[in-house]
Amino acid sequence: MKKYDPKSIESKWQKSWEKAGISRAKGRGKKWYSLIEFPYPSGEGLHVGHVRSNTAMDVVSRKRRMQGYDVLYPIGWDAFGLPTENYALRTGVSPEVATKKNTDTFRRQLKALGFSFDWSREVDTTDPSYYKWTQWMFLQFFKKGLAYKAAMPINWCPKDKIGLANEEAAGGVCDRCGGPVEKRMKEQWMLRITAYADKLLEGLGALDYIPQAKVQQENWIGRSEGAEIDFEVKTKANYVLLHGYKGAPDKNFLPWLRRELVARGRSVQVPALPETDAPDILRQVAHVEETVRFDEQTVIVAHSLGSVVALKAIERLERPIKKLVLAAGFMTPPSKRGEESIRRNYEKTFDWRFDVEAIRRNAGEVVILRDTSDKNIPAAEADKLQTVFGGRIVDFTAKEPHICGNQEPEVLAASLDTLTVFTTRPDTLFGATYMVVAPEHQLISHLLPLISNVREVERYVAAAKAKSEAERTAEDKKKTGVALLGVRAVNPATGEDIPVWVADYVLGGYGTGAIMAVPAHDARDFAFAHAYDLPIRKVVTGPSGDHEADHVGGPDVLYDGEGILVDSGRFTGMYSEKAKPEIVKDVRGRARVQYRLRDWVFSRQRYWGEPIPLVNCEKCGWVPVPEKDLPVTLPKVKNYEPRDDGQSPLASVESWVRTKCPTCKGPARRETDTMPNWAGSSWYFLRYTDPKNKKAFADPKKLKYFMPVDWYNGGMEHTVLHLLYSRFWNHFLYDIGVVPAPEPYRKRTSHGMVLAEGGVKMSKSKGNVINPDDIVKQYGADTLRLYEMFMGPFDQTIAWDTRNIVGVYRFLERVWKTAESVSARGSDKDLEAAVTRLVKKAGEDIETMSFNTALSAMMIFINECAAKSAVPLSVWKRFLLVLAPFAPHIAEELWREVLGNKK
RNA sequence: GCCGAGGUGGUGAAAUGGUAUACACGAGGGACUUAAAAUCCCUUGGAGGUAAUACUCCGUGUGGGUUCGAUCCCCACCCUCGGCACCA
Repeated sequence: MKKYDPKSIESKWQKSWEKAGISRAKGRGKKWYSLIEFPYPSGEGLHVGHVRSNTAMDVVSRKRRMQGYDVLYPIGWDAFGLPTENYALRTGVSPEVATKKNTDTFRRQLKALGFSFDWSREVDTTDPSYYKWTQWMFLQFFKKGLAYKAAMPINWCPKDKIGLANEEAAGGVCDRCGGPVEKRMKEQWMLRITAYADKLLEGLGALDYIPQAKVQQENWIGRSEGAEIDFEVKTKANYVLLHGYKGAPDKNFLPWLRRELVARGRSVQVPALPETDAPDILRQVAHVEETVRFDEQTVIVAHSLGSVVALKAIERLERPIKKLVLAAGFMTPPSKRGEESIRRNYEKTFDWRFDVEAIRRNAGEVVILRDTSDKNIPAAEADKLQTVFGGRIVDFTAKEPHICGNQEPEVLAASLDTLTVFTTRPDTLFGATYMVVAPEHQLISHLLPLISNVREVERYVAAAKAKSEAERTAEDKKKTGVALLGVRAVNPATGEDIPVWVADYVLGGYGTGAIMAVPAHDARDFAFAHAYDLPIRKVVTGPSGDHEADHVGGPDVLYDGEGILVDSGRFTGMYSEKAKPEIVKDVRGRARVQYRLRDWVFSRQRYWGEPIPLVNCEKCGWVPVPEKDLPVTLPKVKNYEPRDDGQSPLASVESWVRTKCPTCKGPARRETDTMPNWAGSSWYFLRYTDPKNKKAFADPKKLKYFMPVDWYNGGMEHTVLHLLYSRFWNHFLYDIGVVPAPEPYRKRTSHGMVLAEGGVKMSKSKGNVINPDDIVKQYGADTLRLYEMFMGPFDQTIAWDTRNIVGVYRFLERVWKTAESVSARGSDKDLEAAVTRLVKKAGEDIETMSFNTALSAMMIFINECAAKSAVPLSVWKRFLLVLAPFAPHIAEELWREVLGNKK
């Protein structure tokens, strides 16, 4: 027999398998779907890390075929992405051309390793016939209101000039270039993944994912149960605007007035009046009475129907308010006797008689605004109002409303009514000794003129906003903040006045952006209170109710566990768990679930991605491109550089941008943002089931047969982002009825990374990249496959060690040699027992991904054979079947050429 | 800080309550060869010890515990890696 020569046998069998179509999924029988993460075809070529996970799933797939399953083990290219675009920038080679070249290399390399992919189902995310359906799916999100555009403080990488998803900017560092990330306001398309937070969390339960993947997804979703509690903020006045009936012509006046007042730091309250076709005035009055605080600081500006509501409410007060401002001209004045009805449709449903005496008594200072620009309103109306209610008349014009503004300086102190916080510990409410708002909180700008230390506050807020998120959290977690002097809040449980601070340890993007601080029972508040000498009040103690006995210390020691309430009014003595809902109820809070998960920033200002298939029309707004016009293909461009204004290079292709509105046929402009990399990879596993379909992304029958994926192996680095996105995507498609099950992957495992020798990352610049081609050339594909399975536990990161390759190569040589001592006659009890053990051991090890021990079992078996003079044929055949999934070429050669089997 | 995984020869690592270090690499010695490579055989945790490859003791991060028996189970601690990180 010849020497073992992998080169001569491997390509022979690869061609033979391809010709016989052994790895094609048939679409009938007992199905099995093995999936690996489809590679990004980089210019570097195949990484030995790809080989590790592809071999593992190849072993599983080959085993399943031997067990009689119809196996789908597909491959494709996740080919959109920055490296290709950057390559285009550097060299001018178009991304299409570069992608073609790279996928050709990958395909050749993968085929040389003998992976049993179903090559007839190859997909490519950059192929218009593929991204047509990515765009189609985006439109489904859009139509269901799950895609929306919002001005967001986004993570902006100044180096790459690109907006990043939160996930890509983790730790304040750009996922791509490693540089710092800053914040920028930018209109972005968003996908409402938060609407699926609960489903994505619940769905995890029944799945066979490695525990780490589940935990990481749970943490990322970050569900917490708590309550929203309102704190009253005490300031000097209360400024209330009451608008008119929904169609009333106050569109300009009140919104303007509101803006003006807010801009000056006045707090404005606009109670939402119920809008019914036949306005129920009394209900509206009741609503106002419930939501407005009427006291000597209150100023009411009322307009149209709001005037009626205001007068009715004032009529019933016991104490006067500060001031009533009535906008005249929209209300027929009552008669001198004050008992006449008001015109039009109101009179049938409501008794319009007013107690003028009571109103004069309670209204405080009365101001009547007269709109001199409205010819429809007789100037006399204001006079009549004045006759009835007294006060003075101020002329203004709705076209120049600033006149009114100028008339108003005396009304200037105001109050924002409530500051709402989210807390998971309402049981500690009695210990809330101060409040903190995030630097972004609108309360600050609203109240700024009322704050005595304006400059200090402004400086702090500006500094906080200028910092990146990383800088804010990096600084040793040292807490900083500034008190809003002149602003106080009321603890709804104790009725006590407490100070309000601004501090950047409170995040603007989570909960309500404001907290109640309970320094005795929260580590962060504790640290802050110590830094600024704020009062610390202990209201929860350990389970025995005694600080000392429970080792939770005195009032100056942090205890952030739950326990028995102390100094908490009628809740004293209650356990935290019981007290939580009762306290929430007592202060009219609302139970609330919060998620850490944020919506998915789906826009990229880049060239090499799927164009977002929407058109902006001046008349119709954002309009989807009709399905028959999909795909919206990428136009050819000369320059791939993102524009300095942050827009995608597509924005410079005027002929492409300019289009017609699909709805009104008027002039319109295309969206120039493209989709992120995650889009195409969020559904590729569906396309594999029916990759050439032109009428749908896949035939429902084929989806039903192949889905879900039975076993999905991928990198640990994708267990949060890609896995969560694609699960979300699939859940959504399930909800609109186009995929058969909500969860796409039944089982998920992860492979460890393959590092270079010495345990560092492989990189071109370090010159330590192992090229699979070289290994195949020197030792053959079977040896590389075996080495990567044998190098260590599959889920563990491991450093490449070229010296160890010879071990598995020698093993294969010994296998080759052992074939010579196979004898058709005779039997051997020892070897029969040994091969039986091997079948069991290797079979089990494949299922648990213990490929290294499966191989060591084979080595032990071969060593046993070497000690014998002959190996019985029946034993040998069973061994070759075990070897075949791991080292298919040599196994096939020995099975067919040496033993003479036909199949 | 929180969550998760882990710590065993010179190296990659086996063993999940019952002979610790399987399998492989490396190293040392030997056979074959004019020689080298390749291949094959032997040795290879540490210390002591013998004529001997007998025998003795120690040994799975550290300290305790449970058990006839612990790398494995329990408690405390140290260290490494991964994830999250002021999420109220």
